[in-house]
Amino acid sequence: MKEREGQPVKRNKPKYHQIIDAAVVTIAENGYHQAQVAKIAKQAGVADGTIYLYFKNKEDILISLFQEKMGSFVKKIQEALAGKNTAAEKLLLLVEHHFTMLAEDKHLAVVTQLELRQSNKELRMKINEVLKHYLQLIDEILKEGVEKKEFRSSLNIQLARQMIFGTIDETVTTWVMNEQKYDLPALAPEVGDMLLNGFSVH
Amino acid sequence: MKEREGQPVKRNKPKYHQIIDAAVVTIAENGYHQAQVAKIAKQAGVADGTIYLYFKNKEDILISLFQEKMGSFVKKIQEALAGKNTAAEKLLLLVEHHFTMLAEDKHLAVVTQLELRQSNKELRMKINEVLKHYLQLIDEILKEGVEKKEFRSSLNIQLARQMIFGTIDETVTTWVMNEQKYDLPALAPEVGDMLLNGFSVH
Amino acid sequence: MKEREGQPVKRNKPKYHQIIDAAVVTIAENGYHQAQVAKIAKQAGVADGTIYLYFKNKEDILISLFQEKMGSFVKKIQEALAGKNTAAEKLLLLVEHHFTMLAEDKHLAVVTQLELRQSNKELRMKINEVLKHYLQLIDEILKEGVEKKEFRSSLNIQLARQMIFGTIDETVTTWVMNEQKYDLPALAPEVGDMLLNGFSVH
Amino acid sequence: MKEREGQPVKRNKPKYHQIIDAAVVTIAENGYHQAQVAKIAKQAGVADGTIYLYFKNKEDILISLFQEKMGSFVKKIQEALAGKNTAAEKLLLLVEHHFTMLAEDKHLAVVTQLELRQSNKELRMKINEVLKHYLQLIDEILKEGVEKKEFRSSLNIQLARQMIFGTIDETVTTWVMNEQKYDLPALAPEVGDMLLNGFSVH
DNA sequence: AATGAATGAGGCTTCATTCAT
DNA sequence: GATGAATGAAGCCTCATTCAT
Repeated sequence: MKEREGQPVKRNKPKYHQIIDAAVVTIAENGYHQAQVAKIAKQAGVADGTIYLYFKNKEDILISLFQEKMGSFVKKIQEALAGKNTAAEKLLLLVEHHFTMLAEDKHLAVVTQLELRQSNKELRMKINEVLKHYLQLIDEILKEGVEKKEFRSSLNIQLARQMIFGTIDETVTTWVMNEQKYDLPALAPEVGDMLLNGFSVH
Repeated sequence: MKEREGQPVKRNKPKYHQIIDAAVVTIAENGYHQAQVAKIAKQAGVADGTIYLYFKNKEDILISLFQEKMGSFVKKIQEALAGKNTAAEKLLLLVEHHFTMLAEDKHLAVVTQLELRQSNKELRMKINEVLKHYLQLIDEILKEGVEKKEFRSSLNIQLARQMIFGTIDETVTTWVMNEQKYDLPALAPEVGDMLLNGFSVH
Repeated sequence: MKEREGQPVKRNKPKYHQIIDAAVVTIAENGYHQAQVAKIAKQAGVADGTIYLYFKNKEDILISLFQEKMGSFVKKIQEALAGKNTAAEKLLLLVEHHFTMLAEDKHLAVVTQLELRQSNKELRMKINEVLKHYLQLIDEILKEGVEKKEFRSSLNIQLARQMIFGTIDETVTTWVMNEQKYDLPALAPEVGDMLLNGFSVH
Repeated sequence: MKEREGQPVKRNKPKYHQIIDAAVVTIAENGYHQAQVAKIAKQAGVADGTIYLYFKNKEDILISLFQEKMGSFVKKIQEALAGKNTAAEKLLLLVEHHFTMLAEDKHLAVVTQLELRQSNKELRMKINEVLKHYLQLIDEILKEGVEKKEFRSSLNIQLARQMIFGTIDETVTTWVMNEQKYDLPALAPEVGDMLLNGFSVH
């Protein structure tokens, strides 16, 4: 990946990840609007000014946070999907992994489902750019399902993707808002099932 | 309905709605964080201080906005559902009305789908209180469908509701983020269909 | 007394005193900075606008309040002094009456000792104008005492007056700040005695 | 002395005193209610925000101002009293120093006698806390005088202290309100004398 | 590379006063 | 005379970012 001019590769240096992880914790524990740069710096164990050696500005921290986390998110799901043959299997696995990964990092769940949504429209647009890779992954599964005639040929891919993502997202958000007090991954089969029924030939 | 003490009934006075409508326009055109009270007042054609004769504070404007709009939203849908017999018909109608009503008020669509979500957690919690009535409406349709054996008896009502709301919400948000350039209500039958398939006996 | 132009005589109308008394209660119960015109109007049982039929502005209420109360204060003391012959007797009586009158109107005590002092310098200057009549009364007693050789001839009248007023004022203020929980008038003889010793021939 | 958490020791840094001194000048020249934080910052030659690196809020500036000034006030008087043997001598010295120190800092005199009294009740209560040390100093002199039989054994310490403080305070205030146009310290012997007579055996 | 003290723009809300009825 | 809805000016404080060390 080409780097923007004047934006040296910092991704390798340990403090880069140190600051991103500090941002996740700080936002999760204090809320988006109470996560000041100074607080993130303190949590990361660096000086305020040091932040700006690794990130252009505060928004850059949040975008990078989302990129890093969502990147490994997509990567892990892609790896898991590798061995599966049917689109149905893949969809079920995607739901399961999505739920499991957020259930395993509750701080991150709070940040992505509740806190980061308080950011302004511009930042959210950029976050959506990152999300596109995930949505494309879903689209591929759907197209495969149609090709293999697992799903009906008339399926509107865009709508189906919105249904999948909307359902997953709403389910996770509800779980987070209920203070994560029930077993989210356990819901995966049922959610996957309802989605698949919606797409199947009938 | 009894009013809280010190909070006189202003709902009938014209300026109450004048200010709420001004808030919708102002937020839609400037964004949540750029919708200062002074701007809303100017848009409403009143003095800054007048706002505070009708609303406790800025947050109160936003909550009231959501209550008023969502209230009439739920009411209209309830009226539309009255003549329908099957849960399937009702669900289709709900999706259709939801899409139509937001398509008819594009300012409101921007405000509810993008801008109001930037509010802080506390305000969003209050907004969720208002949303509950809508979610209960969905639950009732689902329960009726199960009772009438339109939907499978094993249906998890909570999950199904999250699927319906998540799908609708994501679909509208995508439409708004694409600058509302396609026909949202036209998608209703297909969305409704996919949802119904997910719930049907099979 | 001649009235200022455009300032008609309202002193006779009942609402004039009604508003002043409401101001005393409102300030005593809410504090100077929380005694808004609207609150005073409510306490007086009149509309906000009505206040301005009787007073030029808010400051005018407070000055009038002080004038009215201090006026009757001075008058009552003058009456009490009438029958007395020695300056010493008069001074003791003055202290006693001062204490007694404030002990009898605890609202007024709070207002004059604590709340009204928060007013701005300009208002306090005007209040001092009113106070001058009281200070002149003290001066007269002192001069009489010197003339009758009760007090030493070298007495600095101004200083002695400051000592009398400062002592009385500080004593009342301390009593108010201690929530008026001891018997203020009971202290009068001792206070008067200490003052008299300070002035006596020796 | 242990510092409260989150309230680091700023007392040593030069800007702390720079801001306090700027507050004295600003308040003296503009009046309490016209002494905005922005004006104090400008007078101190720092940015508005810098104020908040040294003080919690505006009220904290005023309390600190009073603490610092009154602190050194009490300290200097204590030092001056050290060499004196009789309570009478000490009392005279206290009056003299009180007058002299305020005569030497006319800005401070305006601030303590006129402007700071306009602060709200809460702030005045905190100021009174600081004043207590000064009043205790007076009490000690009075007790010593009683023990050494310089003053009469029946002396009511509290009343005597109120007389001393009330007299001094009123004398200074009158001097300030007369625009400091006569020699305040010159009055000290006479004031001290009158007070002592009030307490003496007779 | 790292620090952290300093900067300064920006907005919600209160409340004395007015004036049409 | 009486009302009370409407007005609009004015200030404290936060916090992302910079830059001298």
